[in-house]
Amino acid sequence: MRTHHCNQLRAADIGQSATLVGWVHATRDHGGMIFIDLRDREGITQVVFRPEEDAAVAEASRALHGEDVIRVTGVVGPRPDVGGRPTVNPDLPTGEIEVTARSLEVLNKAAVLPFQLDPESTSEDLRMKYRFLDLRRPRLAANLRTRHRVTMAARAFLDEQGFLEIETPILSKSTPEGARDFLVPSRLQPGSFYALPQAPQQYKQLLMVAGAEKYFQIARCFRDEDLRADRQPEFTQIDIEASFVRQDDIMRLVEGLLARIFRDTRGVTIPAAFDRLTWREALNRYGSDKPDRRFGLELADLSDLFAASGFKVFAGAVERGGVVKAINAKGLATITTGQIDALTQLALHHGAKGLAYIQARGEDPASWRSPISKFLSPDEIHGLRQRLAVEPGDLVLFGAGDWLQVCEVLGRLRLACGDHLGMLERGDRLDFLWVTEFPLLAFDAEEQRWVAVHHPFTRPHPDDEAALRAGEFGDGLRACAYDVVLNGNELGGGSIRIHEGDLQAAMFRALGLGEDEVALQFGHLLEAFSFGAPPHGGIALGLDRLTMLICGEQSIREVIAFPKNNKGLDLMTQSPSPVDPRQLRDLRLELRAKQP
RNA sequence: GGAGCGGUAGUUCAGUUGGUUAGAACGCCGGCCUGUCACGCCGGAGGUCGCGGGUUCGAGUCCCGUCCGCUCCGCCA
Repeated sequence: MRTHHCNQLRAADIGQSATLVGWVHATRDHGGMIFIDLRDREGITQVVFRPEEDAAVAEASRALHGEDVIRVTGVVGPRPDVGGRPTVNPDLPTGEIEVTARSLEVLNKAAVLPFQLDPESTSEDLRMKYRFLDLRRPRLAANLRTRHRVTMAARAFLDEQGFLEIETPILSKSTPEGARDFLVPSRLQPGSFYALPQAPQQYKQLLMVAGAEKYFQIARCFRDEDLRADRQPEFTQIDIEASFVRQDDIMRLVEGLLARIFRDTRGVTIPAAFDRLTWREALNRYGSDKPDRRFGLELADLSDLFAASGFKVFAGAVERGGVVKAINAKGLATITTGQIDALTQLALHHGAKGLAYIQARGEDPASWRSPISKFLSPDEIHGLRQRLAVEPGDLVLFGAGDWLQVCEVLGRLRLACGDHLGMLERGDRLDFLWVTEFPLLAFDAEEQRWVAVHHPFTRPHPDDEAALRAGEFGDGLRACAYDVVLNGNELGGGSIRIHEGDLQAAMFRALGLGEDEVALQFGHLLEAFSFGAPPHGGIALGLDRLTMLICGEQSIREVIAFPKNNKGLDLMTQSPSPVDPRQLRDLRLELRAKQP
């Protein structure tokens, strides 16, 4: 039996007998003595094989190769001084000792691995195909452990706060709003389908009606949409819902939850209360509903300055009710023409008609490199200097037009400039904030109808409730919805919900859902609300993204044991895959040839 | 659905204006080595340059198509 793990033995254990098990991490054959780094989940211990100790065992150790699984029994000894020089390895927690082997048992030989387990990145597809080997890398093993700690911290904290962990169905109901559903055909009800839940939204609200009062779940969610570095078709949320709460209560709860998680994983103390920005202010100042405030480069509104400008693009934008805004990317005047082109492409890509800029090379505007400065009056240049604190070496980028679009374009440019200035790599800086008062509705140009910005159960802002009931809706309506943001990443979002049937019905009307459709899709929810639904609200935090940020990773794949690639494939198990025709027959399904 | 980057030895990569037999490191195989810890030293094997077509006297290199991976946009209530 194993007596110790490979990160356990210390100088105090010298003289003891020890049996270790694990994988051969490295072999160093010196002709006489042989060193083996033995690795298990916890760490590495050096095992020494000496011919003078046991010639047969030493000889057997010569046949060991990387990743063989072995059991070794021996005596814990000190790392000796050899020729007056110490052989202690200060880089290894077990570096003061070594185990001199008296017996060796090979539990399983390992074939030569398809790639080496060194820190250098291996091609993604090989890593995914052999994920079980990839996970042997210390970094990934540490990530899984951190994820475990995040989950345990969340469970402990929420339990202490009186929340009950309650599971909700995975075989769930398809809903028309939101992301594309994964569908599961029903064998017992041919022609009908379950949907995998995009979130346990309705169930957790029904749990509130049921009187659970405080619910949470480490909930697997599914969305059949295209993947990204921070998006997988299945992902995990820390899902929370509580009754008789206001927005403040949820925010304080989440601040406490995140404090516990960061304490238990990174050992850091985060602010007890996060700053709060309204959605409008976040857009106005940072051009994003998830601003990264680790750097400045804030958006300035220059609409008044350019309302009567000789530069007609600016004056025209203001005249049409739009805005002129700008950011000052301090010190980026030396940017290359190619980089300006790239920023222009970025602006065009997000709907701008062009990118006006000034490379303020010197004090004198005559030295400025800009396609527009020649149109600007001395007053306008003076105003620019003052409002944006323009100094030699700065790069000013402009946006003009519709408010939201200008904000979003400049927000993208701001991030790109922050990246150029190396401001996005500050790993130790943690900037948490709340974004509140999201819009309730947004117009979907493709579907030509209003859609819920958050989801259709989101409560309107108290001041906007009457308008919704009256059917006077538009993009000016605000929601009791809030996002928690860390370093420009949305960690989670939630809302206070609608708990009255008539208000929920008004919401469905605003979304253009017919009475029949509402009855079919949401009848159970509306009926539930009629039997004494308490006021309630909640939030869902993205566990994968949160863990990714805590681990300092760039992709959530690095914190998920078995992720899918960016086409949604599991390269290890080759899923999804065709199924046996009998399975299809059971489901009364027929495959049709691909349409041309 | 769209855009960008990439695909060369088992792995990570280099490969010049198109030009002799496509290289390095690590890994693998063999040998040497009693204090290494990414041990070291000597030797060796290992390539359909993703795939298909084209241009050319000649293509890893240029062109077209295609497949795969990654990143981004759309999408993700």
